[in-house]
Amino acid sequence: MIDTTHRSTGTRQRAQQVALALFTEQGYESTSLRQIADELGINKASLYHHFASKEAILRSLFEDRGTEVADLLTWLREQPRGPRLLEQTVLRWVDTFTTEKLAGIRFTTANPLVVRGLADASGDRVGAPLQELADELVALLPDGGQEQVVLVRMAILSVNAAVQAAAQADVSDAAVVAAAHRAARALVGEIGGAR
Amino acid sequence: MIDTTHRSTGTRQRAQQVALALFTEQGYESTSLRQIADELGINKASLYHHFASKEAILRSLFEDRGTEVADLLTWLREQPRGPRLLEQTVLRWVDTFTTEKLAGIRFTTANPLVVRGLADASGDRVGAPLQELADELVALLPDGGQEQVVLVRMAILSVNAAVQAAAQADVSDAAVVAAAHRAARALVGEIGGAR
DNA sequence: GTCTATACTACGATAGAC
DNA sequence: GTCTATCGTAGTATAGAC
Repeated sequence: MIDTTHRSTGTRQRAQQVALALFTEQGYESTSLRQIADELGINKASLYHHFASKEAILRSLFEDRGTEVADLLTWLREQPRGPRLLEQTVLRWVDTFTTEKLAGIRFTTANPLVVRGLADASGDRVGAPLQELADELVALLPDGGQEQVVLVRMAILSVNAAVQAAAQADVSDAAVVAAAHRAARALVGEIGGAR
Repeated sequence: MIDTTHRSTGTRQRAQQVALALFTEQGYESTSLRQIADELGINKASLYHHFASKEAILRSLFEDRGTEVADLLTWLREQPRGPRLLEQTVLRWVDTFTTEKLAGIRFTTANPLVVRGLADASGDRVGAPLQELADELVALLPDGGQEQVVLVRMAILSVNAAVQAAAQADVSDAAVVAAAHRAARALVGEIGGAR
């Protein structure tokens, strides 16, 4: 449980919020600790009381993630195979993303290389679980043509694509989420459909 | 015409190739001039004979782009309005991308913020033409709901999404292009289809 | 928990010889 | 056109007082 009684106690979390926002707007490499500290109203050196390094700030942003992917994987493996299982799983995944959870996606689409190269405290790539889900879904395909593989992965990444597509447009988060859902359905349909 | 008689004459172009590759793999900010120079087998300072700055290298990569977007815009504006015009235009755009032209897309998806903030020698954002195309296509929509706007933009960015989806998978460029085409068709269909 | 002060490094960039 | 040498800056990070 988080103690918010004393203002100073929340510095770590405020730093995470500020860092996430700046990393998303400007990029991880283009954001300096000085900038984060300034926005927090503290000294640059003080950040090191809360985080061991800049990368530690970054990694901390991935620490408290939910177990959605793992849960979905477990669910998927328990399901009987069937022609609708691919679509069901993809939509379950896409519908995980409510408007509040778009911040993480925005960070990822803004810093793809950073995320790709990032490992958590256990040394596991942070993108590994989603990769695993993708592989499992590809295995459901009747024929494993390369086009199909790409389409499956595109379907999974519909939310990312929607966020990116909306980046330059003035649309609500709700519209982004709704568009992502429809896109995922259309893409899954294309996989199953004629070619 | 490019003189390739003397080895040294090609240094500028070799530098562009090396820079494009490194920027794509590691990101623009994470790539130093020293690294580019090393890969070229020349001194860091020598790069400044060919380019005025690191950003000049970056901008040079966008200099010799074709006029595909502008041409497509011209074509679009000459067409009679019709229910198939949106689909036709999107597919014309997506089919612009052959396997050789994926390198630019890979760079863009790896460095979205860099591209977004980049202006050419005339001060125009390099992404402006595509933005214009998107706006024009959105104007074709019978109802301009925000979801539809996102879906149109997703359709245009199908190649980008396909490249990103394939980034971690072992698929051929041909499969990426083919998947992008099918995705674009599916997304356009979703726009026109029932909701 | 925050500060000042500082170390160390790497970067982009320039000057000038060859 | 490439080199050596160097400049100035900004970055991450650390030491130690308060």
